[in-house]
Amino acid sequence: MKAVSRIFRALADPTRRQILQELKTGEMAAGEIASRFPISGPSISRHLSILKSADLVSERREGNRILYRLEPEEMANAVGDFLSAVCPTQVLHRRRASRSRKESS
Amino acid sequence: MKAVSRIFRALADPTRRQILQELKTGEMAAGEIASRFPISGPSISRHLSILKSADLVSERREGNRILYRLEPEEMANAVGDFLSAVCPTQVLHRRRASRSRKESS
DNA sequence: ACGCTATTTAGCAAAATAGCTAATATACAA
DNA sequence: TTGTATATTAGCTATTTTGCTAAATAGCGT
Repeated sequence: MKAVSRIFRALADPTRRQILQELKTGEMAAGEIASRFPISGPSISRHLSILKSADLVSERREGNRILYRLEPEEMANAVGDFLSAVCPTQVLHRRRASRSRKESS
Repeated sequence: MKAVSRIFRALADPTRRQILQELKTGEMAAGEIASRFPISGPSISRHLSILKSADLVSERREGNRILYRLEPEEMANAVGDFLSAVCPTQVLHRRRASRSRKESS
């Protein structure tokens, strides 16, 4: 599956979008993320793995816990590319470290 | 269902994203859109209705045919809002005709 | 009215999604 | 080693999504 598709599918779920917003302020452990939602730990874990395989977050273990961190680059590139491809006049996409970027569909 | 959720779900499907790209150049009849995809007319019609209920496209009848048109405002607002909420440093969101805008999750 | 074109709606089957609980790993402390 | 805390993986169910074909709707010309 293509990167852009993985990203847009990952963003299709409201819980996952909210997780990204929570991570905006910095790293957070899986458990702490889970505690902020009315759904079970395993379900959140699944959401995190979907976000991770879309490269929207990264994880690192610290002792007992696994800390998740937002990775805004991929999202900004993929979504921004699509947005400026479809409606270039509405959005200014700030390109950065422009290494070979893929198609937007 | 909230507007943002409808929009992100609409964008989750690669065929629908491609339809939006096709419409970038201007209005197009349902049949002509369908002819550009390897899937059946009724399926495309369904995709169009999903895009329409997300306000990403509008339709108008002209005689026999129904012409679809891209409506970039809603998409730019919703997606742009979310993007600049989650990773403000990566994207510049050009706001326009800023009428009461909703939450981004 | 009839036929023709363009498009949508209905109804169905297969696949994907999201939730749950139970079971399994991993790290650390006693 | 045993226990405890933190997370993930497995297995299941219910719902949603996406595709199809067949049937219905809408406009237009004859």
